[in-house]
Amino acid sequence: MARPDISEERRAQILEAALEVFARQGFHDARMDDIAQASGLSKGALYLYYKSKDAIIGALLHTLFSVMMRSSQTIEHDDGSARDRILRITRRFADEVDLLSKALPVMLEFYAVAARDRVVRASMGEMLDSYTALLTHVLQQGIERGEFRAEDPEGLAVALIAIWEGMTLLWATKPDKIHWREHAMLAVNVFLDGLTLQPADRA
Amino acid sequence: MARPDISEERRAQILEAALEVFARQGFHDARMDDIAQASGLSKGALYLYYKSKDAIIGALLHTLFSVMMRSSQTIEHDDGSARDRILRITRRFADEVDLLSKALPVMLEFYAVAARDRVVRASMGEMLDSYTALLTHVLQQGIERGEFRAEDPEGLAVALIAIWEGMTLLWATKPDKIHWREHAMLAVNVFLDGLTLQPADRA
Amino acid sequence: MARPDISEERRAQILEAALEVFARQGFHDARMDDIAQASGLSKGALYLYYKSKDAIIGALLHTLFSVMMRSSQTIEHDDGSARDRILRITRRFADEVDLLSKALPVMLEFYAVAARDRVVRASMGEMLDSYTALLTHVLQQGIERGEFRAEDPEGLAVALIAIWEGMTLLWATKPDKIHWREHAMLAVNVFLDGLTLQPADRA
Amino acid sequence: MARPDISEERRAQILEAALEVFARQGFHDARMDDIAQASGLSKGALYLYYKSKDAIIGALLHTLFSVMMRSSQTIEHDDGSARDRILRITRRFADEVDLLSKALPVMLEFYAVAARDRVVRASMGEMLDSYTALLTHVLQQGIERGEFRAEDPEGLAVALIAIWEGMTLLWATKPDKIHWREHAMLAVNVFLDGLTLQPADRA
DNA sequence: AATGAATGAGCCTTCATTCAT
DNA sequence: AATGAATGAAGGCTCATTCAT
Repeated sequence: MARPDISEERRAQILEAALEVFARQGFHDARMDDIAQASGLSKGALYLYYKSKDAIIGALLHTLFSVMMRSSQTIEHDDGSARDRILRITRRFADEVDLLSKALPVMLEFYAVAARDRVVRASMGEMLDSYTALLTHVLQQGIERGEFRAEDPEGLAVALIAIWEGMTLLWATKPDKIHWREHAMLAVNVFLDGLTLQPADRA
Repeated sequence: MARPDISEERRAQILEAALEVFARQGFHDARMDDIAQASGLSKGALYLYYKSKDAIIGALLHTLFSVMMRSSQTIEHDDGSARDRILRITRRFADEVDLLSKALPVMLEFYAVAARDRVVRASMGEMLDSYTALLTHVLQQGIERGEFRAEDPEGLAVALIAIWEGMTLLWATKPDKIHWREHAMLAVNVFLDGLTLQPADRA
Repeated sequence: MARPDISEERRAQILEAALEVFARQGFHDARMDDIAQASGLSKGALYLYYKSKDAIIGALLHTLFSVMMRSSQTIEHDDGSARDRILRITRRFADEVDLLSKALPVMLEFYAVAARDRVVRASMGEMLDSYTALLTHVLQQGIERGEFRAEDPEGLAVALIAIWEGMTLLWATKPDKIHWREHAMLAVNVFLDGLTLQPADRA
Repeated sequence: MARPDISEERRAQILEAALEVFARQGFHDARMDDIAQASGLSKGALYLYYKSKDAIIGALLHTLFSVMMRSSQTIEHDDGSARDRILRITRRFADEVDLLSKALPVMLEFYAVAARDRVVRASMGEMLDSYTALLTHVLQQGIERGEFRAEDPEGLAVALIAIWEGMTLLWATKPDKIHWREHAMLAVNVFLDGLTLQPADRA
C-alpha cells in the first residue's frame, strides 16, 4: 500500500510539535508534556514512537539536515554561469531561511551542541561537507571556464558557506536590522566580484 | 593597602571555572558542583558571590562581551589603508579565536539562547552593533578615499562580520578541516578585492 | 458511576498523612518524604495534588477550621435553657478534643503562626468569630429570658472561648494532669454560676 | 567585683535580639545572621556565647519562664481578701501582657513545641505548676476563710490559668478586637462571683 | 574576644520515564 | 494503540556551623 504507515504520520506529528516547542523553549526547557500537548498526543504516546527525549532531538536533527541536503542536491544539476548558479543557490537559501525561520533557534542550538558532542558534530559535518562539495564543484567549473580566478575552490566554498551561516547568526540576533536576502546578496555579489576575472585580466 | 577586593578575585575565579565547565558540558548539564570543584571553592561559596546559576551565566555573557568589545575599540584608532586595517582586524580576530577557543562552545550557546531570550539578544546585539560601527567607519573612510567602490558601508560591515562569525561556526563544527586564520583571510581578501577600485575604474 | 474523583481521595489521603506527620514533627521538621511515606504515595505524587509544602499546610488549616466551624454551626439550633446549651456545647467540645487530640499540636502551631502571619491570622479569626457569634446568641437569649444577669454578651462569649482554648493549651502542656472534660466543666459551671440570677435577685 | 561579667551582658544582648527576631519570623525562619545583625554582634560571636541556635532558643525559654515565675512568686506574700488578691494578680498579668506583647508569638511557639517535645514540655510544666501552686494556695485560703464555696482548689486554679492563657491566645489572634485587661477582668470577676458565697449561703 | 568567609549536609522541587488500565 | 497517574533520581539552593585570621 502506498499510504505511509500511521506510525510515520505520528512520528512526523511529534517532530513538528517538538520543533515548535524546542524553538520556543530550547531543548532543555522544553518538557515532554509540552511536546505532548503541542502534538495533540498523550505523553505516553510519545514513548511509543520515540525511545526518549534525546531520541526526538536526534530525529529532529536528522530530519532538518535531510531537508537541507536534499534541497542542496537538487540544485547541483542546474545550468548557467557559475556566478548565476551561486547567486541562485543563495536565493534559494534565502527562501529556506524564510521558511525555516521557525527552526532557526533549533539549528543554532544544534551548532552549540555540535561544539561539544562528537555525534552531533558528525551529523552537522556531513551536511556541511555536502554543501562544500556542491559549491566546490561549481566554483571549480567557474575557474576552469575562466570565469573565476584560480584559488583553492574548497577554500572559496568554505567562504561562501561562512557568509550564509554567519548571516543567519546575525539575523537570529538582530532580526529587525538584518535582512537576510539583501545582506547576503550584497555580500555574495561583492565576494564573486572579487573572484571574477576582467576581460583585461584574461588577456 | 590597595589589594583588590578578594570578592573580585573570587568572582573571576568562579567565572573562569564556569567557562571551562560550560564549554565542556553546556549550560544545563553543568552542575553547580562541577563549577565548585573546577573553581576550587565549595558550592556554598559560589552563592556568596553569585545569586544563582543563571547569574553566573549572565555574568559570563557580560564578561565575554566586554572583552570582545574592548578589543574592538582599541583597534579603531589605527592607521593605514582601509584594506590594511580590515585585514589587521581579521588577524586580530584570528588571534582571539585561538585564545578564546575555550569559550567557543559557550559563545555558540549564547547565540542559541539569544534566538529565544530577549535579554540575551539585547546583550549580543550591543556587541554586534559595536563591531558594526567600527567596521562601518573604516569602510566609509575607504569609500571616501576612493579605495573602495561606493556601496552601503553598513551592509558591507555586516558582510564582514558574517564572514567572521560564520567561519567561527564552521570551525566549531569541523575544527580539523577549517583553519580559521587561513580560510578567513582568503574570504576577506577576495571580498575586499571585489570592493577595490582598479586604477582603470577611477579614470 | 458517581465515584468521587480519585483526586479528592488523594488529597484527603495526603492531608491525613500530613496531619499525622506535622503533629509529630512540626511543620518545619516534617519532610516531604515523611508525608509521602505516611500517605503511601511517592514524593512526586504529593506535587500532583498540592503545589508545595506550604500549600499542604494551607489546605490543612482550611480543613481543620472547616470541620470546627461546621461542628459549631450544627449546635446553634438546639433547645433548652441557655445554661444547658452552653454545657452541652462544652461537652461536645470535649468530645472533639478527644477526637482531634492528634491535631492538637498542629492547631497550636497554627496559633503560633497566626501571631506572625496575616493570612493565617485571618483564617483563625474567622473561626473564632463564628464561635463568638454562636455563643453571643445563646448568652443574649439567656440574658433576655432572665436566666443570666445583664453583661455584655460578646464579652462573656469571649470569656467562655478563652476557657476552652486556655484549657486546651494547658492540656497540651500537661496531658497527664489536666483532664479536659472535668476541668472545663468545673470552670464553665462556676462561670455560669457567677452569671446566674438567684430567684432572690429577680425579686 | 559586683559588675556582671561582660559575658553576661553579651548573653543578654543576644537573647534580646533573638526574642525580637523570633517574634517576627518564628524559630525556623529566623536566621543566625538575623540574630547577629539584630544584636550588633557578628555571627561568630553568637557561637562564643551559645553552643547552637537551639541553645539560644532554650535559653530564651528559660529566661522568659524565670521572669514569669519570679513575678508570680513576689505576689504570693500579698495581703487582702482572696478575691482581691486574684484580681490583683490578673491585673499584674495584664501589665505583663502589655510589656511582653513582643514575646507573645514566641510564647505561643513554645506552647506548640511543648506539645511535641518532652523537654520543652517539662519546662512549661514547671512554670504552670508554679502558677497553679500559687493560685491553689490563695483559693484554698479563700475557701477556708468562708469567702469561696468548697470546690477542688487546684481545679479552680487551673480554671483561672486557663482564662488567662486562653485570653492571651485570643488576643494574639484578634489583637484589635480583644482587649486583654477588660475581657480578662470581666471573665475573672464573673468566675469569682460564681465562687463567692452569699451571706445567705453561709447561714 | 571577635570576625565573616567558607563549608557541605540536607531538603524542596522538577521532570523524564514507566506501567496499570 | 493510547492514556495519564505515579515514580524517584537528581540538582539548585539554604543556612547552621566552623575556623583561619
